[in-house]
Amino acid sequence: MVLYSMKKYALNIAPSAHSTRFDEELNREQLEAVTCAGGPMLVLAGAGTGKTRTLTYRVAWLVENGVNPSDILLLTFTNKASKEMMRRAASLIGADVATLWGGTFHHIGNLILKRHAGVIGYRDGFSILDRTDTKDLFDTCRTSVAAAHKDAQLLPKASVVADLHSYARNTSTAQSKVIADRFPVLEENAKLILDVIALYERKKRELNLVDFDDILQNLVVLLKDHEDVREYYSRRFRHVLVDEYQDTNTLQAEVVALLSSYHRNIMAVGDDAQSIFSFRGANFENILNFQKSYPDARIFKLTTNYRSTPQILNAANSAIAANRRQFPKDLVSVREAGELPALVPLDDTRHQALFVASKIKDAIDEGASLSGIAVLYRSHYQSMEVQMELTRLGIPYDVRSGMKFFEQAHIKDILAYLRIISNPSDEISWKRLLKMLPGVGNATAEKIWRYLLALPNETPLDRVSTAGKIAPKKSAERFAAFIKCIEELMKINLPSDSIDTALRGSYEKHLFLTFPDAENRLRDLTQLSEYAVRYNSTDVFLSEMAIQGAEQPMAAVNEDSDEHVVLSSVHQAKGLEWKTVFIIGLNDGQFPSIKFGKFGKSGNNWDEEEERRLFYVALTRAKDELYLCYAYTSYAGLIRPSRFIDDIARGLLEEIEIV
DNA sequence: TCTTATGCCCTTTTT
DNA sequence: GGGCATAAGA
Repeated sequence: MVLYSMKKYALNIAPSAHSTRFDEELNREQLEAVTCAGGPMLVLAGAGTGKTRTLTYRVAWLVENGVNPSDILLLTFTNKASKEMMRRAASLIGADVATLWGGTFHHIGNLILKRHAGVIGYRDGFSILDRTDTKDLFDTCRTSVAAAHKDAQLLPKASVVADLHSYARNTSTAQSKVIADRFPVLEENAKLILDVIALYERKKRELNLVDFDDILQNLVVLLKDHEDVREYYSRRFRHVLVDEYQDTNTLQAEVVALLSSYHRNIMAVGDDAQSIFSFRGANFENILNFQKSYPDARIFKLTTNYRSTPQILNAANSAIAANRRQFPKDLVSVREAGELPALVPLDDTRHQALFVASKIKDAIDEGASLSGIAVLYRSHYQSMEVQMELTRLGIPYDVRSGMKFFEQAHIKDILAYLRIISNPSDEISWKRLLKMLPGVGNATAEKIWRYLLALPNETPLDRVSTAGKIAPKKSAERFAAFIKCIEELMKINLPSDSIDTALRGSYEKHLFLTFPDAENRLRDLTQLSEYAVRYNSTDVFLSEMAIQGAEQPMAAVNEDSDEHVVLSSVHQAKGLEWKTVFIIGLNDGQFPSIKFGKFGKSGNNWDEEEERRLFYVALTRAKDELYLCYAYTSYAGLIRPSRFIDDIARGLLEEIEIV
C-alpha cells in the first residue's frame, strides 16, 4: 500500500534530541500515566488538572523512549483544541507540528479515506458537504417529498431532519427509533421523514458527495471490512491518544478501537463533568463502556487543579454539585487565593456589551494582555452586541463562532466555481452558481440543471455552453460571461489561479451588485486566493476547506503574533483557558438554553444536566478573574437571571453594581 | 399563475 | 445568515 506524502505530514523524522525532566515537570499522578508502559489506559481528570499536558508529555516520553513521532496518533474533537494540542506536543519534542499525526476525527478520517476512495465506492474528486451544504441538499429532498404528498405540512424542517439523521448515524440507532423518540405526535409522518432521508442518501451517492457523518461511517466500514487496510493503519499507529473521550460517540469510539486494534496502546483522557456534546451522540457513560471494552485498562485519576484560583474553583464545584448523574471528584486547587468571581446584573443586553467592552478597555489601559481575555456565551447571536462595542472602542478581537469563515456566502460562492470543475456532478454548487444570474431562482435553476444532465454521454461541463437558450433573456449577458469563465477554469488546476479567474471572469460583478459590503468581501477573497497558493491540487484544497471550516486561514497565519480578545461559544472554548473570562447572557432561556420547538416539548429535547455541565465548562476556563453577566431585559421583555446562578452557594460570588 | 425579489422576524451547541 | 410571508414581476 502506498502512502501519499502530503506536505503537512512529513513522515519518518528521527526522534528528537530534546530531553525532558518528566519527574520535575509533572506531578505524581500525571507522571504515573505518562510513563505507563502501554496497553489500554483511561485517565479520568477534572477541569484544569493538566489533561492535555498529560497527553503531550506522553508523546514526549514515548519519543524519548524510541517511538517514532509519526507512529503516534493524537485525536480530539474540536479544531481549536486539536491545534493547541498538536502545537504543544510538537514544541515538547522540539519538532515541527508536521511530524505528528493528529487532529480531529474528521480530519484524520478524510486523509485516510482519500487514499481509498475507490475501495468504498466513490469516484475520485468527491466533494465534502459542510453543514450548510448538507442542509441545502436535505432541503431539496424535503421539497420533492413534500410535493409528492398533499398532507406533508407536518414534515419537519430540513435542518431538523438532517440532525435526526446525523444523530441516528452517530449513535448507530435505527432511524425509525430516533424519529419515534423525538416526534411521538408525528407517527403518520415517520414514513415521509424516512423517504426524505432515503432520497438524501441516494442523491449523495449519485452526485459523488460525502457529508461529515459519511467520513466517520465510511472510515469504520473501510477499517472493518478491509482487513489489509485495518492491519496497515493499526500496525502503523503504535500509540493512539484520545483527548476529551467523554465527547466521543459510538462511531468515534469504534474508530479508536479499530485504529488501535493491533497494538492496543490507547490512552483515553476525559472528564464526565465536561460532557457537552450529547446532541451529536456523545454520552459520558461511554467512559464506562471503555472499561467494558478493555477490562484490562489501567485507570489513572488527576485531581490537582493548576488552572484556577480556589475562589473560581469553589464556584465551579458548587455549580456542578447540583447534577445528580456524575462521578464524584474532589478537585483541589494549588493556586493562591484570588478575588471572588463577580456577579454583574445589567439593565439590558446592550449595557452588558458596554460593560464587557469598557472593562476590557480598562484592563488594556492598565497594561493587561489582550490574549488573556475571553468572552464566552451559549449561542452565537449573543456575541453581536459585544462585537459592536469592541469595534467602537477599537479593541481587536477574534470571533471563534457564529458564521464561520467558509460558510459565508461569498466564500461558498467562489468555491462553487472550483467544485463544479473538480466534481461536475455537484448539483448543489451548479445551482448555487446558476441562481446568481438575474431572473434565475429555484425553478429556473432546476430547469437548467435538468438540461445539463439530459444526455448521459455529455457532462454538465460540456452542456453548459448551450444552456443559454433556457435562461431568462435578461441574464443573457451575465450567462455568456459565466460560460466563458467556466471554459477558462477547465484549463486550470491550481486553486489560487482558479479563484482569481472566477473572480475576474464572473463573480466580481455579482459581488458588487449584491452585497453592500462588497469591498470587504473582495478583500476576503483576495486573501483566500493568497492562502490557496500553498495548495497545488484543487481537490486537496477543497476538502481541507470543508473539514477545517472553522479556521480562518489568514488569522491562522499570524495567529501567534496577534494580540486579541477571544469571543467564543462555550462549546468551542473547551480545553482552553484565559486569565480573565466574561460569561455573558446568563439568563434563563439563553443559558440554560431552552428549546421551544414546534414539535418538541421542553424537557423532551432539553437536558438541564448537560446545560449545567456546559456552565461548568465555562466557569472553569478562567484562571484569575471571572465575571458572570446577566441582563434584566432583552428585546423580548423582562428576562430572569439564570437558574444556574442560584445553584452557586451564597458567599461564593460577589455582586457588583454598575451605574 | 408561476417565479423571483424583498422585508421582517429570530437565532443551540460541532465536525 | 435563514425562514417565512408578501409584494412585484414576467
